[in-house]
Amino acid sequence: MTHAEIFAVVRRIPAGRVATYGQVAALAGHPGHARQVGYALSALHADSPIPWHRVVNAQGAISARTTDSGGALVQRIRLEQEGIAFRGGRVPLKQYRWSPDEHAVRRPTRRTAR
DNA sequence: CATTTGACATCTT
DNA sequence: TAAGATGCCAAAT
Repeated sequence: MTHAEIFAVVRRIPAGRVATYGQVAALAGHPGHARQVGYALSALHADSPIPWHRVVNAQGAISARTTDSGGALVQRIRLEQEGIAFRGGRVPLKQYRWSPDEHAVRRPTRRTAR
């Protein structure tokens, strides 16, 4: 697995939707290797052509990087600009989580979460 | 060539 | 529900 493979998957994430690290790893063909996804993204530049801002952790939150370049804030801003509403500093994955089969259904779970 | 570091996820306490 | 520990791979030094 290489960073390139991960980037390829991240590119497939449509605007207004988000994917988790684990999900991206799985789609890249490496389930269970969510960390590598984050590490790969860390190598990206803020203005990279990759929509890295659409990748969040399993909790729907933006992972804090060691070297806080304010990127975390930028990420949140970009997501909000794409129509994603944050809830308690988190993205309601039930509602925005992207799936390669998104044409199927977007989990119409009537659960109001917690 | 070996060691260290780095955007996470999942299980257990 | 929250916090701590463990597994994993690639790139940089």
